[in-house]
Amino acid sequence: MTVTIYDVAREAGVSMATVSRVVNNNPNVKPQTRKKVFEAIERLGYRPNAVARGLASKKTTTVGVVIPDISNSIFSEVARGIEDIANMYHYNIILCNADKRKEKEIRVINTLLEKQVDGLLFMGGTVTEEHVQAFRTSTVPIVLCGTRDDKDQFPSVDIDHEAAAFDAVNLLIGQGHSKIGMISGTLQDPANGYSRYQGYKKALEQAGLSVSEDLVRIGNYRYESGYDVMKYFLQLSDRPTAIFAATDEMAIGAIHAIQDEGLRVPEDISVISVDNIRMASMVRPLLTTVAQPMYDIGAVSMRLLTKLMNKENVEMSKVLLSHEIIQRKSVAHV
Amino acid sequence: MTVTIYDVAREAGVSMATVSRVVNNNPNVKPQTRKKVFEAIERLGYRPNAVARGLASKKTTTVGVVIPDISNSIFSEVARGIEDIANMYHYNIILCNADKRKEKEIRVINTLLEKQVDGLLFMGGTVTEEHVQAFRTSTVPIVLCGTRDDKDQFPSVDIDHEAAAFDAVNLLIGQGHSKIGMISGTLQDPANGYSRYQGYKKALEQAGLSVSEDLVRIGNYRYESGYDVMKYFLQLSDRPTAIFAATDEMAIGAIHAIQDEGLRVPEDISVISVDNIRMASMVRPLLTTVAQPMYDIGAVSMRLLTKLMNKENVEMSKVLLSHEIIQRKSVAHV
DNA sequence: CTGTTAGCGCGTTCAG
DNA sequence: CTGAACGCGCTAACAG
Repeated sequence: MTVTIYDVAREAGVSMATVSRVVNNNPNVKPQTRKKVFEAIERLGYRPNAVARGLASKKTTTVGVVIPDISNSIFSEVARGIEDIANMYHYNIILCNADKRKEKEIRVINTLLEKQVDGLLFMGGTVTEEHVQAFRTSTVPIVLCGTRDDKDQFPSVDIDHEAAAFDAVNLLIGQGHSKIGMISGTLQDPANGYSRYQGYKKALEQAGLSVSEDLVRIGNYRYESGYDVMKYFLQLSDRPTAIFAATDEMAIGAIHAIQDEGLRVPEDISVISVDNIRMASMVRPLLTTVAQPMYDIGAVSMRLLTKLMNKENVEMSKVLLSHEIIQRKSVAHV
Repeated sequence: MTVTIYDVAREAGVSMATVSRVVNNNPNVKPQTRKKVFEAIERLGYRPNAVARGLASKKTTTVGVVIPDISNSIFSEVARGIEDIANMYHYNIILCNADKRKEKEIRVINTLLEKQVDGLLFMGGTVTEEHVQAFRTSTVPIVLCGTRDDKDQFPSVDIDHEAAAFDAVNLLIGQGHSKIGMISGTLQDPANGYSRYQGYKKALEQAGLSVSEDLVRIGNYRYESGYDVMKYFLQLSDRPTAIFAATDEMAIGAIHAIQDEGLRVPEDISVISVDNIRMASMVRPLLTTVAQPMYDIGAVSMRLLTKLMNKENVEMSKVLLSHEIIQRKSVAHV
């Protein structure tokens, strides 16, 4: 049924070692022999068995990528960066979605490891103690991509979320706003949640503004929660004149809540956030936001992983990429 | 370095066959022995090697999914359906992005096949002769998911794109519109392009309306092209009162083009499309659209694939799922 | 430049 | 209920 390297060898009148050589582009084969082998391969429709190859060589030339939520466009942009670099170094990548559920993340990490990937990229998500446990059992390198572990034990590529949030809020302050509400992610999440909240607080404090508990509400990163939280802010007697949302999606939800109330952005209320997903330039008004270099996060982490897999020693295994304010149309002077 | 089934056997004082049995849940093991083995596994931190297992058993319990464009939210919704069913049947799925490029699709199909997946799901994308060639070389079942090949040679799960488009345009006609522009995908694409265009034409013809070449323009499915095409329509002296876009993204682009021009949707111009992506309910006005059951497309095609992999004989290997008009706020009476 | 020979880690008969 | 032995398809020395 399935044609093996052995069949090809017989068909071409050479040994299987020779076939293996031509399949693997080993230069030590006479052009003529090479040609014979290729013809036999063609004739038989031979397709190398990557599983057998993986077992014999103890390398699969594939890296596993765990993606916390495939429907989140941030991750697809990061994935794009990962892919491009992976292809460049001739690695296949296999994406595994974890559906935002921790147990599934752990499970996926383990299957990937069982499948003998040569390296692992862990995207997004919070890194808990259980994750660390799973990572520890790995014999192949792992890099965190768009996240970090709190003890910084693992190689990682990310932005400085606190600084990004700080810059966003600071821009609001620069525009004269002093009553700034925040739509935060869960404070349990060190990156998108806690750090961005810290940045918010720090900006206010540095400007001598008070931070009021009433003005920060927790969302779940999604549009709907941004919408709902904004509705809450709007019915406050002393409502904010500007909103900092932890993610673009929540910011867009907030904008629509404001508009649905008959108010205008940015004339009545300014909105800013961080991420710069594609949708940020697909709304009215165009969303002002702090861009994280998603493609680069993916690309740099994949590059780092190739070095690690290659056992090169890397000087910087924890890299922070820089962010950038994208001024569009959702922020105005108070 | 790596601990094998053999190490576990020695540690537990049994043979490797026994270890294999407990790992694979074979009932023919005395509970006591089973316990010993589990303890040894625990102690040694043994992790089964899926590659070796795959070679020995000739099954990998994984199915490959080629996803044409990871940044397109339609596909992520379909993937979700695939995953749920795959998990239910204890298959792992590995996603491979093809970046909307045909050669990459072919390449990815081949790597997946080399990796000895037990089945293949081909999502979206046009099925060309080259695809058919690649599929033919496969010894494992393949199902097309959200697309079909023109000769209907392969099992597939999709909606009736022509009927969906027909219904959308018909709704416009029912609202009194007679000058209906279409923002189409490329007519080369049998599903989202050609079929949806045919549905548009058929609806007009059935209503006794003339179809004018000036009123159909080709976009590339994305927001920007919807925006640009709409700009073109707007400067027409005799501009349309309603727009049918082949995808939600283009429809949203069109809406913004209209609004940027100082006009209103739906009061001045109505807009409808087909897909019902998440973003359709994240714009103002909310987008009226024909929903394709994306989750179900994924789920049903995965279910079909499991049957095929299991060599059950299936009666219906080409299934068409039904669509549904979602009336929201972007269509009004003329 | 080419062939021979061992495994890679595991599932699976077949005996016992 | 358990163990011995073979082989899955291929790579990697080692000879020649």
